[in-house]
Amino acid sequence: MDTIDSLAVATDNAELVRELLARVADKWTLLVIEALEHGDPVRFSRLQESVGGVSQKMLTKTLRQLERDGLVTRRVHPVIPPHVDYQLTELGRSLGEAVCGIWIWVEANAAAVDKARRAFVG
Amino acid sequence: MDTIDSLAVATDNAELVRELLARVADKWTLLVIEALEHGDPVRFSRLQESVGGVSQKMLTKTLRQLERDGLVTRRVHPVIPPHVDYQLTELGRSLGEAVCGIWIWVEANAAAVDKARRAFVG
DNA sequence: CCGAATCCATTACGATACTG
DNA sequence: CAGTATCGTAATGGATTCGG
Repeated sequence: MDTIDSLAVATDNAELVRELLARVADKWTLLVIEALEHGDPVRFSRLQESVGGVSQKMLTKTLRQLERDGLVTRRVHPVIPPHVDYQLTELGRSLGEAVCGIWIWVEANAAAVDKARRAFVG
Repeated sequence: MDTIDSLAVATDNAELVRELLARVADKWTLLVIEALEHGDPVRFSRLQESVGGVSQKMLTKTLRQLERDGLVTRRVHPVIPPHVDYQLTELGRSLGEAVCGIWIWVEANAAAVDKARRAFVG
């Protein structure tokens, strides 16, 4: 049965990669990671400002997903008013570095893509 | 008016970066770019197999968007049966390289993330 | 045959209001 | 302050149909 088990694991891995890519390759996820990339903990409200244009619902969902994936830690300080902050884990920081390439590319090529977009005749 | 114009351009650039990121940071977009990364033209149907699990509708939409952004070229061969293929442009190939980091990270860390995910108690 | 356009059910999203 | 709940709208996928 070892052979069958191995195949099963391989199949699951392909699925895992696909699913993880779908979660990571997300607009809000990338923006949140960018906002946390310096490594220091950031509060929810500060994060919402920093990301810009994200609804509470989506920010909460994105952060919960990142927390669940072990990419972000969530700390709740039981004070009034409430204080919750988020910080990249080591795994999260490594993702931040991997994501850097896309970020740089987008910033470098946004103008060129926009130009192509305007010139495009469909 | 130069100052105001410059500010307007700067504002638009920030918007352009955000919008482009939203289009690029998309599950299907990344998978399509991955499938085209070797540089050779690929047919629609082959692309659909290669990506796996994408509907015709979403694949068409993704390809049109990539074409519009100048990242992919679309060639129609007027033969029967029809033959349409897609190929990365130079800009598209540069994006492919930038995206490579995420792809490598996901493949390298999918198992670790899944482990964290299973161990997570929310 | 291949790829695009259309209809329909499901889901995701954004804005608002409300709670601890 | 940091969420949760709700609701209307938009995006998505599947099945089907159309066009060349």
